[in-house]
Amino acid sequence: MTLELSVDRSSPVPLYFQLSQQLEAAIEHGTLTPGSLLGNEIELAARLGLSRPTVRQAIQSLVDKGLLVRRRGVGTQVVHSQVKRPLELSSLYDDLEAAGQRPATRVLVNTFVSATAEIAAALGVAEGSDVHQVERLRLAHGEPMAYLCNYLPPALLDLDTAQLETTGLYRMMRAAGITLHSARQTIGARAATVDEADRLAEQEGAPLLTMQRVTFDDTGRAVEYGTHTYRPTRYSFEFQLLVRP
Amino acid sequence: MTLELSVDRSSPVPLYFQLSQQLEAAIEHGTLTPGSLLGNEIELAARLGLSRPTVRQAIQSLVDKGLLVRRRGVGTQVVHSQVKRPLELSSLYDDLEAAGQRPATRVLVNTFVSATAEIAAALGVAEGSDVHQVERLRLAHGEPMAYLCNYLPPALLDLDTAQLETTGLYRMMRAAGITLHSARQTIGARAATVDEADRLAEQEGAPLLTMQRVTFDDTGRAVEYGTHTYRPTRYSFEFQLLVRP
DNA sequence: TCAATGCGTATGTCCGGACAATCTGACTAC
DNA sequence: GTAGTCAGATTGTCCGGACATACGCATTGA
Repeated sequence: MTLELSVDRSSPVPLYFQLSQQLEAAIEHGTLTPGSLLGNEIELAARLGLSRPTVRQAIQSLVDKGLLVRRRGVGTQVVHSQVKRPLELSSLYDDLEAAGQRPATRVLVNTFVSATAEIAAALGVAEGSDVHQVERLRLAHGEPMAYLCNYLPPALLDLDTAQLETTGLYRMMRAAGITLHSARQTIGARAATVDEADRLAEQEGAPLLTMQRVTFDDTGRAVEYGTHTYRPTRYSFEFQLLVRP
Repeated sequence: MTLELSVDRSSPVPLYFQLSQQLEAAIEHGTLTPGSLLGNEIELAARLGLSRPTVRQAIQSLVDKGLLVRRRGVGTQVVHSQVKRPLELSSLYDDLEAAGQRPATRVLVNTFVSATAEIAAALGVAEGSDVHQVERLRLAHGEPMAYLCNYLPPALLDLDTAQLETTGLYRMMRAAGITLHSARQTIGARAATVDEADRLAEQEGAPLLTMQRVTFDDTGRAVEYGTHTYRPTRYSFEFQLLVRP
């Protein structure tokens, strides 16, 4: 099996990136079968007319993604499949859309409120200062799936209600030039209150899946604090995670 | 502010690792304050008597950890704190111990069973073949916190009951020379059945937090399949996650 | 006053080479 | 036959340099 690889030096795309993409595609496509050796780096570099550091950089990025495993003295192997993708900081909207679920959003509240101590602590603003509040109901197949309550620092973003109904919050932030960096999440469960049950078409006392999240941009600012409740019969958190070596 | 950095060339510890550890310690300790610039790589390399690639490798590892942010034309900045540590593939036992909770384990079942279709699919073994089954009750402060049901491929590990009561399953696997690589997890919630309620000292119908996990080693083998239920009043999943750039 | 331009600075990418550490497998000695 | 030893293969670490690219700021121009 030959595995055709080539790079375009006239392209503005970095060489290591071109290579890693081709390797990833070959793994995805099954051309590179799980467990098979990738061939040594030096020979691979020579074959492509690249230097070894460049090839290493390409391979390293796939190792970080969990697709490849390196063993000193042995070689680089394709991981025995099962790997889909590591946990990403994704929005529920994107997740649903990617799963072909046709998400819909109903904006219940889109206003400013005075920050409580809890909100102020999460967003790093002064208690009592004005913050955006957005309450949304997320539906899939016409059925309520989650109730999302979010708070944002003021003047960070234009929160157009119409736009909120057709896309996700994260997508709007990215479009506004905000570089998301990290988030702190807590996932738990509790019994539904009367109000929660009403909103999600559940019964009082029914188990709900809860998630709280504070998201930070790359300057360290908190850009969003959210309290979400999900119907566990309709949604669960599913993800892959890698062991940090 | 000077920030003393030095490397020991006689040490077997890689130079880039020595440097990244010192930088991480300085960030942790507050010597490097959030938002401050790290100083350019070339000058830093010259000051330490290292090459730029080595310095870059050290910095890159901290960028991957989410502690630093690089900006072309600007420099490398310390992220505005809040970052603790990304989601790790950790065992409940280690988590509790790290939190100073003094975990205790009661092994309820430690035997072999015939693999059901579900177990066989998760572990990648033949349906009906023998697999290890371990059922444990995890306690903290004498109160039941979680009920753990795990299945393992046979002949992978010696599952000593006494050892299971004093340590975690992951620690035993690592000690047995198994290199954990990745895991696929699902977190959800549901109402407790009579049996579950009984085991966890809850009431029937009480909300429970559930987690299913399949863990793989670096050869791609499934090494563990687990179905866990947690008392949401006693435990929730808390973690930090980074945006893949 | 405000926008466009240019320059310095810092990271991003890439090269070619060198030696060390580790694993596998074959060979050798007992 | 078994265990220890050695050689080859492959990745890990490190060096020194070169040019490209993007950002911020000061200068310049309308």
